[in-house]
Amino acid sequence: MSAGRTARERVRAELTREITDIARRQLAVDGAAGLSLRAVAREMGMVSSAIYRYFPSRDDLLTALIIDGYNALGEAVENAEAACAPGDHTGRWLAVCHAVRDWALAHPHEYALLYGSPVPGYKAPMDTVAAAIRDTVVYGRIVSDAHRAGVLNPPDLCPPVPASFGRDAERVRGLMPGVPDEVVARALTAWTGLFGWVGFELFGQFNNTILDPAPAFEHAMRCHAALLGLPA
Amino acid sequence: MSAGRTARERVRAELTREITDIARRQLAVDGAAGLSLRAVAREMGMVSSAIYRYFPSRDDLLTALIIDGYNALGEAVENAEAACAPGDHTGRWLAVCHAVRDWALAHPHEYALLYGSPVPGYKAPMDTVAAAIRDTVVYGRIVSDAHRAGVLNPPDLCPPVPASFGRDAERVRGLMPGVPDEVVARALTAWTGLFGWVGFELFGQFNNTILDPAPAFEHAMRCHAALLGLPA
DNA sequence: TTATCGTCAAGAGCGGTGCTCTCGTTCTCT
DNA sequence: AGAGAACGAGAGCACCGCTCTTGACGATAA
Repeated sequence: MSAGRTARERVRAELTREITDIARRQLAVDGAAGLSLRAVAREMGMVSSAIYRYFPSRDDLLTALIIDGYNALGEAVENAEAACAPGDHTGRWLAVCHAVRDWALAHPHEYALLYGSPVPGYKAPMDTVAAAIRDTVVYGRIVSDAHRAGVLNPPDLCPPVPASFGRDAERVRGLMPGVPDEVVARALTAWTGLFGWVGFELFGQFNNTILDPAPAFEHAMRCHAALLGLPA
Repeated sequence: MSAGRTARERVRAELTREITDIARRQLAVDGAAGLSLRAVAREMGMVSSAIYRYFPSRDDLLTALIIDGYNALGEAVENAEAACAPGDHTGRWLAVCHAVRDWALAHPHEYALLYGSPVPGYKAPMDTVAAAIRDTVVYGRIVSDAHRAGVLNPPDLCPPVPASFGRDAERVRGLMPGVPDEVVARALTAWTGLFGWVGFELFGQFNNTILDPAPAFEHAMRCHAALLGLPA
């Protein structure tokens, strides 16, 4: 961000960027487990120990990549949603769904890093949280907007939410203000359904049964929208 | 399975079992990436190279663990479903959901191995498929039974399934015979919704917002059942 | 201008990994 | 009884993350 006052600071920022770029490329090829500081250094024409001047450990480099990934996904979601008519809540939801799926398909290893199995022994630092919820913030705004506009009519299908859900719903409401518990519960269902589908598709869980996933995905997301109460 | 005719075959089967047992214990502690052939050998009082007499590579050992995991999960699901009244299709679905979630919470690293990010460079051999779909077979039978019993009434909420979905639906119908395309589509939505929720919960995606996930999970799975058309 | 102090790349080295090869031994089958 | 397969042990290769030391360079203060 900062322009870098001294020459030393500028070259340091430049090298840091180069490291993360190469690391991201390695990540895309070999996955998280294949990320090697030595290989990054080799590709930069450096000695491996020099990398540690910029990232104190492999996990710190991984953290940087994770934050970058969350931000890239969040930005893709934000852009997709911003291109929709504000009143078209269903369209905004579908845009978010497609943005998530498209980004995941374009960056499978990075998506796996964000939403797949956590890297063993890796504890996500607090810095990641802000970036991690960018997509969720967009989603919460859509639900909240639809509710406020009065177009959210959840069909009378689900059982009443358990009373014990109230405290959790209150926390989720931080992202979708004003929404009643019933809608919060269904919003969670739809959100996990989106990432569940993408995970299945990306991680090969469909096992060659779904060969044309795009239309099936679209349909599934429209089902979730309907259950949530968004207009068709 | 085979009793092992010669002494050598018996000790070989015994040692193979001991290797997978120790490996599974390491997996539970450190995750897939922490699984080390050398550590297994050390714990067995063997030399690392001896392990290769039993598993030609680390990936083969991992495959054995994956198959075991699929079978353990599949068995848990089968047992849970078998304990239900055959006519209680909704109860059978909920039993499957809880069995999956409970098993996942009890064996997080193994679940991550099955449904998390695929291990980079690891290509699941064909042997895994039979074990991998045990839970799905149970699920398909529930949907098929409910449809055949005439109790499946999908609410008129979702858009019509796209025509292009027909070929994929036909393949899925191998697991749920006789079920129309509309139901197949919703069955996929519910199934991915189940694993999406479990993944979110297990991999920390809820980020300390859902502190009491059990009732919320139950509610979400009932919503999926309703969208699928199962009776309340 | 000079001296100092912090930053840097380089190199050696530690303990770990998966995996391969060779070597004697031991068991099994003919 | 002998051939041959299976076995455990050991050395070794190339790689990994990470640490420590060394010597050079550049920014800054006297």
